[in-house]
Amino acid sequence: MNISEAARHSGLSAKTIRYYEDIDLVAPATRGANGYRQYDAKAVEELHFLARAREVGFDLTECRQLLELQRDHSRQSRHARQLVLQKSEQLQSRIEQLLAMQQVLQAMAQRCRGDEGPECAILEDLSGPSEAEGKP
Amino acid sequence: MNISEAARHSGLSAKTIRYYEDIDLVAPATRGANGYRQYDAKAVEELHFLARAREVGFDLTECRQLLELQRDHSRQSRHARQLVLQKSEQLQSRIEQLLAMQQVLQAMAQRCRGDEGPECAILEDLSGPSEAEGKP
DNA sequence: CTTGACCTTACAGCCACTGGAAGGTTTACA
DNA sequence: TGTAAACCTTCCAGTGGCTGTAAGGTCAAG
Repeated sequence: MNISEAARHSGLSAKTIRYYEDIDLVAPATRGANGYRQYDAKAVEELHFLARAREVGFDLTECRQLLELQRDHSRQSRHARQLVLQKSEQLQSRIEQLLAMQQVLQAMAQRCRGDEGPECAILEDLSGPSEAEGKP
Repeated sequence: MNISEAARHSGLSAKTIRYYEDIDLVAPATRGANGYRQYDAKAVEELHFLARAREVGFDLTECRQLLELQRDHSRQSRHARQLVLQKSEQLQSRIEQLLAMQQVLQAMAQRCRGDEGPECAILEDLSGPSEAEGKP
């Protein structure tokens, strides 16, 4: 199987697969007589594994750890679980941060007339003092 | 006012202020006899404006547009409002994406025993078929 | 007069790719 | 057999928004 078919099956792009090989995230693919990379089912599975790990938010360092766990027959499932829970907490923080940002945006939009005139609560809000600076 | 004081007042780092000048996001600061950048209240306000815009999620291209609007006395507030609403929608999409990722992680963690043994629902989930591939 | 805290520029690195150039190979079809 | 399209290869550069570091100049306090 050539790289583009492996890409289709794994959910990664051919570029990304080469990149993962480059940074030693996956072992170098075997090569055909023409120098083309060749992938068997096992290699594609590993690529698919990486695609799914990336999809749920793991960075490449974490993907490396997950891959190590997957390869390790004497692993302890608590290690995988810890990575997952830690990532979930990270996502939680990020979500809360984005929600807070969105609330500020919504509040701004509500106070702005949004018409043809120059008066603009949004630009005033951005220019003005921080909302952290409360009046005592 | 030197750059580090401007940094303290604006909420940006000195590095970031130099960078913003570098990419022409803000006008070059005036220089003292020693070559040091000098900032007056107006310049600091603009930097503060940028810090706040970044905080609520605008990228530098959008910051540029917001800054243009702020400078433009014949602006129309609907333009600012549109930028804000658009950004809010982008944040909404991103939040939903992160929530979906987090749900997958939570489901994985729940199915995993997380003990000393090698059996691991998480690694199985990552190895197995996509959840998009349902059984008919 | 030294110490330490500033300031300057310039360049490298981060993350996780993506795009493009320049060239080799394979496949389908006339 | 020719050729065009669709593959494949490597290598280098660019993305965004900074941050780190090096090598040097300046300034205020003691």
